[in-house]
Amino acid sequence: MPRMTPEEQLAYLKRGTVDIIDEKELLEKLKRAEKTGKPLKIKAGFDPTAPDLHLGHTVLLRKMRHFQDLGHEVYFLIGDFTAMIGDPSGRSETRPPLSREQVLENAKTYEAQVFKILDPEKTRVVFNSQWMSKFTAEDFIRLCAKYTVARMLEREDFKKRFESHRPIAIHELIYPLIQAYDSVALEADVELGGTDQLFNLLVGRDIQREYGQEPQVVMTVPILEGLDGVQKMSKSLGNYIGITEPPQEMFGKVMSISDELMWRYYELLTDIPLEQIAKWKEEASSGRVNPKDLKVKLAKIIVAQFHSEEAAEKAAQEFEKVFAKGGLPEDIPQVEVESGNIWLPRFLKEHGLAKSTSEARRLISQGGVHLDGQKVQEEDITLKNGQDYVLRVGKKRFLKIVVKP
RNA sequence: GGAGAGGUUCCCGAGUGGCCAAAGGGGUCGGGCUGUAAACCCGAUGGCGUAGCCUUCGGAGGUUCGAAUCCUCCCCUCUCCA
Repeated sequence: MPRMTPEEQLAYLKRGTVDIIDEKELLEKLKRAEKTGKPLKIKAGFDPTAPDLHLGHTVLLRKMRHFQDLGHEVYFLIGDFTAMIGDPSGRSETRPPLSREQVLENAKTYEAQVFKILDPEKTRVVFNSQWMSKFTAEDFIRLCAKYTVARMLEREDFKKRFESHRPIAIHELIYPLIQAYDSVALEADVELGGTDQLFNLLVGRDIQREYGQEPQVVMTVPILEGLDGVQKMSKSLGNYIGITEPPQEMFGKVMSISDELMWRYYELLTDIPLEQIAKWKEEASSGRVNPKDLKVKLAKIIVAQFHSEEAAEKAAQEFEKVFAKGGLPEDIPQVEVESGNIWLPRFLKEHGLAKSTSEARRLISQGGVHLDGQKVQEEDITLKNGQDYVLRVGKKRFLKIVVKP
């Protein structure tokens, strides 16, 4: 990466962010780092309970990477201590405390995934239990004394819950304080997070000031919409693309997003210049370019990021074959069975093509089941000796049946 | 500590003795239209070899021919008062 002036660095970092508080402060910090040669400390926290990362997480990871590209130092903070509380953003769910072993194991899983994006050389993995477990009750009360309930209730989700008479456990109010103290412990220059973290990140500034430190700059990135295009991408909503998913899966999922969402993914998940994206958008809406082709391009870029160019190319071809031309995918799961009569509903259930026989029966009666391309109307079918069949359920579930001779 | 409101299926939410496997919406799934896009339209959505049976309305008992609905105890949440 060519050397950039602090101003250029700021512009580079600004892409795909929502808030920068405060931009001037960030510029000052960048200038200082330039002058002293001392890299900035960039902090971002992660929950040790959910080590399965998806594209939503990579928006943040990519931003961290951008800082690394500029020579700064990233602290990948695993909130093993805070996990005892569970971030109250969103729902209040009590989480079982994790054992030391589980935490370490999850951390390993993180590292394996995260370094597909981050530069391991410039990443420090830290656990907040390192300092928090030494925190005494006295320290804790001092920390609590530095903030007020009223200010805590300014946070959107607390406020909403408070006003709509839903429960807020006291320990949930503590969470932002601990997170803020992490910034003190690390002497963070910048903290990154999703927009849902804005409040927590800002508390960090206040608390750092209280402890006599220069307040961190807060940067937020958007919460990526999931495949449905409406709700945030999350594992529990099932609208996600996991970064360890096989190429074919990833490709298909990208292809299933709406055109509108495609632009957003381009902006947040690729380094394609914004001007180029705008140009494509214009070309697509004027009909000069088929949006599908641009979506294929996007899907390839994303697959290549986590696998390889070849894998991406192959996934594209496979996709074209199966869905555009109605062909068969390459790797169909296969079962061997005896010849004779089978009752299809149970068969579908046993091979994971339907959740229950009831569901299987529904699928059949609704015309969602095909045997060798023929719609299946009967629940009882006969499999002949030494013959192969291909069973298709819905659009994407396939099973090859090999009948034993 | 006192008084009151509430807990329903994946989610929200109706239902206050039988017509309830439980309205409506969301989600999801299947089909149609397409570019496996969105939007839209149609249908399905507890389980079970399924015109029948079994299990479900916070938990455990009870009343009744019959309970999501009535009674008792328990658990959980919220509101007001202290």
